[in-house]
Amino acid sequence: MLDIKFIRENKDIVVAGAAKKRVKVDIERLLELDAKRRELQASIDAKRAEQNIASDAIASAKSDTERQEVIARMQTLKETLKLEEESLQDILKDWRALMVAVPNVPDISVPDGESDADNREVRTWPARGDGRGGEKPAFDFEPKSHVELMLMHDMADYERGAKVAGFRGYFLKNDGARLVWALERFVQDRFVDRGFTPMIVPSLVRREPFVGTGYLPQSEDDLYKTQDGDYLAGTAEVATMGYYMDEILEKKDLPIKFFAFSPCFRREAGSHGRDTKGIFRIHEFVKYEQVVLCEANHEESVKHHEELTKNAEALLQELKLPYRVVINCGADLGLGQVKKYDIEAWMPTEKNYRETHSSSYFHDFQTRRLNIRYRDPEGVVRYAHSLNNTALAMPRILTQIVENYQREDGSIAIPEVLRGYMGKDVISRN
RNA sequence: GGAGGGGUGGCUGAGUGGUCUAAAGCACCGGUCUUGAAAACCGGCGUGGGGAAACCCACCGUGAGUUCGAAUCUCACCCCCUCCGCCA
Repeated sequence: MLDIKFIRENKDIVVAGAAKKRVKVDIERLLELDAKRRELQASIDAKRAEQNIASDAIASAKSDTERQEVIARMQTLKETLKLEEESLQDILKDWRALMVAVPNVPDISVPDGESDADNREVRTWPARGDGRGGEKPAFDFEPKSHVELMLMHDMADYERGAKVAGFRGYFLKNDGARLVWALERFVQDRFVDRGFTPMIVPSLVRREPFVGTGYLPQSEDDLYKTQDGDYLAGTAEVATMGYYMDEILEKKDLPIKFFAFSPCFRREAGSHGRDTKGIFRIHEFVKYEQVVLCEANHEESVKHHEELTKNAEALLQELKLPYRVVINCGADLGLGQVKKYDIEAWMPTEKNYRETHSSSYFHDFQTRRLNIRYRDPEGVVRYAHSLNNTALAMPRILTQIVENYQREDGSIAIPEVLRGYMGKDVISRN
C-alpha cells in the first residue's frame, strides 16, 4: 500500500508507475473518493465535537428542562450524523478497494516491457568469454533431460505421484530424496553464521499476512484455501513478514534478517500446460527464504537487495551451476515490488536459463499493509523497509544439477560441495 | 469435539452508562541532588487523522446494535488461556 498523501502529491508518478507495471487502476477516481472522504470526515468530526460538548452539558445541567432541551437537540443531530457516517462507510469501502490495488512505483532502473521475455540480462556466471554467453557445460553427446535422468536413476516417480497426488504430483526416491536432504544441510550451513536468524515458519496462514504481503486480494486463484478460511502459503515470506505484524520495533534492532524454511504450495493457476513434465513446476515443494526488515531508507534497501542477490549467487557458484541474473521488466513485477532480479540457472536440454531465485525489495509497501514500524532514537515512528530472496528451493534446483552434471554413460556427478552430505561422488545405475 | 475463564497504552493493572481528558505502578527520557552512580524528589512519556497554529476527532480484540452519551449494556465473530476427550 502506498501512502495516500504520496499518491495525492505525486499523482503523475503513481500513474506512470502503474502503466509501467501494466496494472490498471483508476487513480483519478481514487483521488475523487479521497476528497469526498476527507470532506465527510471533517463534517463528522465537527458534529462529534458538538456532541461531546453537549454530553458534558447534559451531565452538568442544573434543571431537567435544561437537560431535556439539549437532549432533544442532540437527537436531531444524531440523525444527520448517522446519515453522514453511513455514506462515509460506502466511500471508504471503495476507497480501500482502490488503495490495495495501487501498485508500488518501480525503480527508474527497471526496464519497460510486456512480459518476462523483456527482462534484461545483468550478468552471467561464469563471465562471458566469447560474446555468446557464459561458460556452460560442453557436451560431446546428446544430453538427457532432467525428467529422463531422474526416472532412469529411480530418483523420482511421476506416475505414482500423479496417482496419489494428482496432476503435478511427484515422489522423490533414493538419491532424489537424498539430494534434497543434502542441499538442505548445505544451505543451512551457509546461512547459519551470516547474521540471519534461522526460523521454521507456518505454511498454513491466516488471510491478513497474505493481504499484507500483497498476495491478496489480487492472487486469490493462485492460492489453496482451507475450509476454515486460511490459505496455504506459496513462500515462507508470507508467515515471516507476518511475524512482526502490528508491532513497533526499535531502530537498534534493525536490520532483522531471517533465514526461513517452509513447505510451499502453489496452484499454478496461470501456468496450465507449462512445464508439465518432471519436477520443475509443481504444486508442493520446500524452500529456504531470505527475508529482511531494514530502516526506511532507499540506499539501505538497495544495499540489502544486492547483498541478498549475492548470497544466492554464491550458492550457485559453489554448486558450479552456470547462471545469469536478469532485471525484471515492469510487467513482470509484483504489485508491491520496486525492483526484482531473477537468477536463472542453465538448463542444457532447453538451451536456456531457468529461474531458481527471485530477489526483490518493496520499500514500505508491505510494512504499511502489515503495520510493521520502528522507533528511531528521536522517537519518530516509521514504517520499516522489507526485502526477500530465495535462498534455495527444492526440488527445482535438482533439475539443473542433474542436467549439468550428467555424463555420457548416464551417470550423474555430485557437486563437490554436496559430496560430504551425500556420502558419495556419483549417481550411477548399479 | 465438550466445559470454563479472559482480551484496556512498551509491560503489569484499575475502571460496570456522563469531569475517562483511561487511575496507579514498572520501564523509558529530561532535571534537581551527587566526584560519579544508585536512591529520593520534580517534570515528561501511546497511535492515527484533520489543522498554519490554538486545538479538534478517532482508537480499551473486531464488527454491528441500544442511548442525547458506551472501555462499561446487548448480539455476532476473532484471538488467547485452563481442564476433559482425541492425537504426531
